Amino acid sequence: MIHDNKPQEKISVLLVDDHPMVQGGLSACLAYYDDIEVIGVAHDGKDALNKAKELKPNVILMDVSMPLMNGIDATEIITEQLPDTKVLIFTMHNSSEFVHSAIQAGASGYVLKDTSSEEVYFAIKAVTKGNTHFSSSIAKMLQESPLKIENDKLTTREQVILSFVAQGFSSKDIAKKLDISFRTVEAHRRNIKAKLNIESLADLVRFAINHGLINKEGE
Amino acid sequence: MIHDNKPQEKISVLLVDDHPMVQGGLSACLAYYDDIEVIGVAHDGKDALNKAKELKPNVILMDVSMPLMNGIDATEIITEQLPDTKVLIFTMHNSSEFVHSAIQAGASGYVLKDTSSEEVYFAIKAVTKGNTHFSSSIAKMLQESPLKIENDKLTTREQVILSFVAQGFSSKDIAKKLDISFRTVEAHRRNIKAKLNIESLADLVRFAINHGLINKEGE
DNA sequence: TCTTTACTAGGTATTACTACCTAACTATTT
DNA sequence: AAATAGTTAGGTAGTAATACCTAGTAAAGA
Repeated sequence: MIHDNKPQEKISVLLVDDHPMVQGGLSACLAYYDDIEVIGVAHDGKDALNKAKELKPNVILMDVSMPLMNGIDATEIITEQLPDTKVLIFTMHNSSEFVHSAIQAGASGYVLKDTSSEEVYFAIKAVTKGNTHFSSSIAKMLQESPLKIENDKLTTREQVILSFVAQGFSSKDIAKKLDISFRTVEAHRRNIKAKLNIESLADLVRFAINHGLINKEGE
Repeated sequence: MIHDNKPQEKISVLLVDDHPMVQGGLSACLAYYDDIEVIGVAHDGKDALNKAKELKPNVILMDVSMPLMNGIDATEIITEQLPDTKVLIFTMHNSSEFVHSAIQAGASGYVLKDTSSEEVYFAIKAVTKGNTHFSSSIAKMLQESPLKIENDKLTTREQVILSFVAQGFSSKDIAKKLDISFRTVEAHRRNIKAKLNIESLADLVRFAINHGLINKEGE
């Protein structure tokens, strides 16, 4: 076992978040650590892409919900074009679909916004070394349902139906919109509920909101 | 016009937020300003009450959704017991009901979490002088519907019913829970929909989420 | 080729919700 | 004392959603 004790270079970090408050707070928190340097900030996915190519940071702290391009899509492009740059998702969304999408996109870790700055620091250190880091609740989620979610995922058609349902349209309305029989719509509703193990319409609406099919205002 | 140019005492601030990240970021941002000093932090409403009495800060930056006691209730008690302490609500919720509740509870201002640290600074300065400060979108909301919301507000009973409805319970279930006839529950549902001008159950669920009656996970 | 999956659609019956209506009791306000 | 608002509850009828069932077609994969 050889220890590498030479004075380490600072870990360069790019912050990507559209909320100035979060950005400011985060860079202030990270300024406390000598071995980390925030070398840039970006306000959306497109911006992140440009800054990442220009600055080639070691780690990108990436928010998910942003204007122009979301963090997952940006992560996918960045991890493909810049394999040496690690992406650490930093968000308040803790739904399993987001987590799975992030992993699929090549993220090295997933940290929730309500964790301590110490954990963010350790997560940055971990992914820099090529390891992964997931917040405890996320790790637990991955343990509990590593493949179940994948298998039970909704088809594209079902997602369309569900988004209409969650927007308040009746089966008849949806049938007209999609030009199919309302019996078909009802069949899809049954399948969706069975797949998600959900019984009430209210739970469907919350599922749709929590998984990004609609936003809180109703798409 | 007399200018008061003596070296001002620092404005003492108490931060109340259950997210360590927000707390850390905020105190780091405010540390930049010489005339502001964060003299304490609290993690929930109860904690805020104790710290406020002990530290008697000039300004309290108060989050709304917290464990044990929410920010609105804490604000009501604090503004009553400590009239010299100004409360500035600091939250991501921008629903008109929250804003009205906050004003009712005696808050001097309402700042959204996605604003810049400069605005938070100016808001703190403003409320210290006895003025008020509302984020631009909040101010616009207050202009547009100063009284409409008050008139259309749901009664406590209706809010209880709505929260159950949004959690996915049927009228029968709710009737059993509250030990009333399910016809009464249905009557309440009719009144709620009429008041809110809402037709679908899905819209009711989203309203409940957006107005804090339930959270996205379903209370 | 056979199987599976997704999407489609219908039959029948039950349950849940909604739209109208009326109306009693209580507490508060004018 | 009268009016108002909130909570309670029922009648009747219609619409929407759900729970069972079967079943065809098209596309992808073994």
